[in-house]
Amino acid sequence: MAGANQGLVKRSPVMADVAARAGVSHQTVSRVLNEPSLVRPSTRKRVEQAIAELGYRRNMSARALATKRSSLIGVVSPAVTLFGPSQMATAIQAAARSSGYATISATPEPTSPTEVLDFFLTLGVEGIIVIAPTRQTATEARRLAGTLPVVAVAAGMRKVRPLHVVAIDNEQGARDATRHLIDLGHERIAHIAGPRDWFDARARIQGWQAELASAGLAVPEVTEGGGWGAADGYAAAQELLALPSRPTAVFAANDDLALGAMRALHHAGLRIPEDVAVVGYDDVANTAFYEPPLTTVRQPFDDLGRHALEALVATIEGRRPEAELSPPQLVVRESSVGSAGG
Amino acid sequence: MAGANQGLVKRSPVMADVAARAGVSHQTVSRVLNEPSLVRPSTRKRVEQAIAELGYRRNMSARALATKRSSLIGVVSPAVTLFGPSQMATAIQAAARSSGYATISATPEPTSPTEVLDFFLTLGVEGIIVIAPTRQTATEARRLAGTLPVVAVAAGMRKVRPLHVVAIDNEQGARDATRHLIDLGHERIAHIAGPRDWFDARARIQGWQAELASAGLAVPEVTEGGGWGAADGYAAAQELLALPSRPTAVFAANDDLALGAMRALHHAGLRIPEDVAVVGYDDVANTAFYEPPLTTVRQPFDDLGRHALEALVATIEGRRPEAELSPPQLVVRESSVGSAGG
DNA sequence: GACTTGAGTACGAATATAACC
DNA sequence: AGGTTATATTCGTACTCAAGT
Repeated sequence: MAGANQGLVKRSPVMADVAARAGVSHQTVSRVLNEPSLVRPSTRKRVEQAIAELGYRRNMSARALATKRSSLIGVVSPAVTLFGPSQMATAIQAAARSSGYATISATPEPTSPTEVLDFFLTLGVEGIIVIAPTRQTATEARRLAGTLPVVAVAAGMRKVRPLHVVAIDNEQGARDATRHLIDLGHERIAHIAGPRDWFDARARIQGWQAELASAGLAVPEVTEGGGWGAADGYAAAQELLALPSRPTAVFAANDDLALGAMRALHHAGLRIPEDVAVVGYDDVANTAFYEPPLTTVRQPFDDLGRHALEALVATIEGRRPEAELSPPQLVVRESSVGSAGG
Repeated sequence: MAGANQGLVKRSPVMADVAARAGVSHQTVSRVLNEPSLVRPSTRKRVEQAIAELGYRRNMSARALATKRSSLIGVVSPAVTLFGPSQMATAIQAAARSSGYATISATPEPTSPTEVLDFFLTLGVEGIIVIAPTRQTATEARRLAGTLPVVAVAAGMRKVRPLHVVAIDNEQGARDATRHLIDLGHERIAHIAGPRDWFDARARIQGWQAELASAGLAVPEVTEGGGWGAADGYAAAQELLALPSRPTAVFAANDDLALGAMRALHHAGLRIPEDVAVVGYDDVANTAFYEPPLTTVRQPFDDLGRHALEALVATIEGRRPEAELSPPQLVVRESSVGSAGG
């Protein structure tokens, strides 16, 4: 009786239906789907045709139940509609799909990290990617790592087993940006930092400091507005302007901060880059159309997302993932060099 | 033997384990989880305690298999990292979770819409939300609607059963923006439009035209750059500047276009808003820090996302969803009224 | 004996039906 | 009876093992 069409409602076809139509057992159908090489070509053809004719599709729930593999991956990322995290989420998703996984995203913020984990575990995810910008999030990621495969995306975090960490080299990006300003002849280069509890913010501070030091320049205090937004950059720039010896260049920890800073500079009647050069970080959309176009550091978020997924899949499949660190890339525009290109 | 801990590997506990520990049958455990009112309080307590002690968690795959309900919802959205779609996706996700659903997002772009549908159907999603900015996408959404519950987010699309459509009233937003400029005394108000195949672009054109007409003003030709980016806005603005009688105000179909247009105006040595007033659309992050801060129209994407999800859940549960149309809101800044406020 | 195919059962939760106090 | 609990079966796929060529 199994598989027989016994009602009026047309249910979606199951293996047994395909088997009946092809004149084989459901087991053979299963084999055609999973190990086609074990089935005689002529039989396989018949089964494949039956599948096509019926529009048969595997039932993932049943499959997951039998294999204990859900093909689901959880992605935890901060709720902030920030450029980096959202770019990454997209990249991870695309990479996952082409690897046969579906991603479920969730933010810990309306509720709690524990609640998110619970949500994921109930769904039966095979692994989790945690976009962990702060130490707190990273610590939670580490806690999970004992339970199931976890990959953290966290710049500047120590890579301690069993947690695998993927990151962009923020320190290098910051050094590149700072070097660029030094090469232009600047000697008083300020830094507008992001929130200190973010790895990215700290790494960029360190890169800036390191490059200044290696050039024999004085390392001023870090300025910060408290957040990553343009309003914070505006406030930070105002502080800088009140300083006894005003900097001739500002390296902002992201493009939004830079945007706010540029506005503050304009308000103060200063020209960019003639009076103060500005460099941002991220290369978000439209930075080329800021006033003036913003020199910034592009981050390979797509790469990073792919790497994160690859590392997670490797962990799930029991392989040992390789450490990955993608290089950022300086994009020079007018906010640092002027329209004449120098 | 069922439920007995017979191996060395500690598997996650199943219902039978909970039942054994609580001294009841698995059926009672199931009832405690699904219809607690049918279980005597004392028994329920024991079961709940056993659940807590074992850290038991329901297996969604098994549950989905038995109930034919996956608790999964598919979200199709264009790959573009555009403000609207990504905001919506986030809102939908949050709303879904609080309704007990998980969302799986996918973009049709690397592959095909059919492929995405296949992906979703194989996963067993209970319904799909299609963010359909163009007629083509909307048509595909309509095709699906016969197969399973579908809600489309599409501005300006006819609401024909069985497809339920949710949207923001773009025409009203455009009218508000245009009205604002008319009230400021402008008589030559140009419009920089988005790609014509987008519903949103068309609705904004219509709103602009309608408001001009109702004010007895001439309706000029629409200008467009071909896309939604700042570069397109820049190009479109250059066209406007070459016109015999230059407009005194520009209403751009989104903030990026406005940003590009403002840059073109600056390049031409024009002041904003004294020479040309500019209004955008979307109120993306940081528009308050543009040069000058941009007057724009805020869209309630969160609301829209929630509405879309609510409509889909209603459809899934067999209820009849209500039509929803959220109002946009004009945000006045200096790009139209100047720093003095008028 | 290599190659194919089939029968039977496990996976974990839900539920209809029957049994219990 | 009336409120609770137990037994048996179902969902659709995968996989072990055995049987057929």
